[in-house]
Amino acid sequence: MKTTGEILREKREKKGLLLRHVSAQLDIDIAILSKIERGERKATRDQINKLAEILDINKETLVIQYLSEKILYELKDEDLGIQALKVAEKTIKYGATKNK
Amino acid sequence: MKTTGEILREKREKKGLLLRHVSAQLDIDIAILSKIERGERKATRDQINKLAEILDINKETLVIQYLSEKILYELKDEDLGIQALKVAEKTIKYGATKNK
DNA sequence: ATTACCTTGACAATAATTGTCAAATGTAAA
DNA sequence: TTTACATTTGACAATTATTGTCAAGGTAAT
Repeated sequence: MKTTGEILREKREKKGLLLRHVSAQLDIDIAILSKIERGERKATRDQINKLAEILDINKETLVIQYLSEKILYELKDEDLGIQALKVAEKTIKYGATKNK
Repeated sequence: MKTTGEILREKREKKGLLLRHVSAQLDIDIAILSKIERGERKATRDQINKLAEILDINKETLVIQYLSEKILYELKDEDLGIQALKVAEKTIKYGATKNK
């Protein structure tokens, strides 16, 4: 599966846009976008929304990939990651509404 | 399934320990432990380790619950949470080693 | 060599998390 | 009821993590 960064870079290039074009729209420095595309930094949730629009990427696909990377980042040093994911999945399926 | 906070409080009370006994061992203020037990704050990863020891709780169980809550917290406002979890799961099962 | 684009790394700004403290609340015994 | 103790609450301070800027350095085409 393609990483968020790969998706972004591919689409940007396919559209013939330069880092400066896109980063201007995001209102951030070129450097950050470069890092995001190469996976050296994570985008913010907001930037993901904007990028989907700017680059005309299917939002669901992009968000799912982005979120899954965020999760994996949380678990990167954990042995029990898979088990935790499964528990989380069950909880989200059932319980859904449990906050006071 | 019991929350991390519930596990901690139940075990502490079963052992007849007071907040101040346990928080002293964690080297934090009573207030934080109180909040952790009631789910108002998250414990740090370190505190979870120490708490498992202090309260004699099965570490795996506690850590899995703790991590799954952390994940769910990340996804709390997301519609695509479940999908993201599934992608994350697949990635962790396969890819495992993909960092440069 | 000059220009255009991208990358890299040191560091600053900002935001989120974790903590302290003191006052409020609850609770039970005297 | 008042005292004593445990816990809760909320305002705020300290710390840590994230996000950003900037300037210097690469690369390739001209």
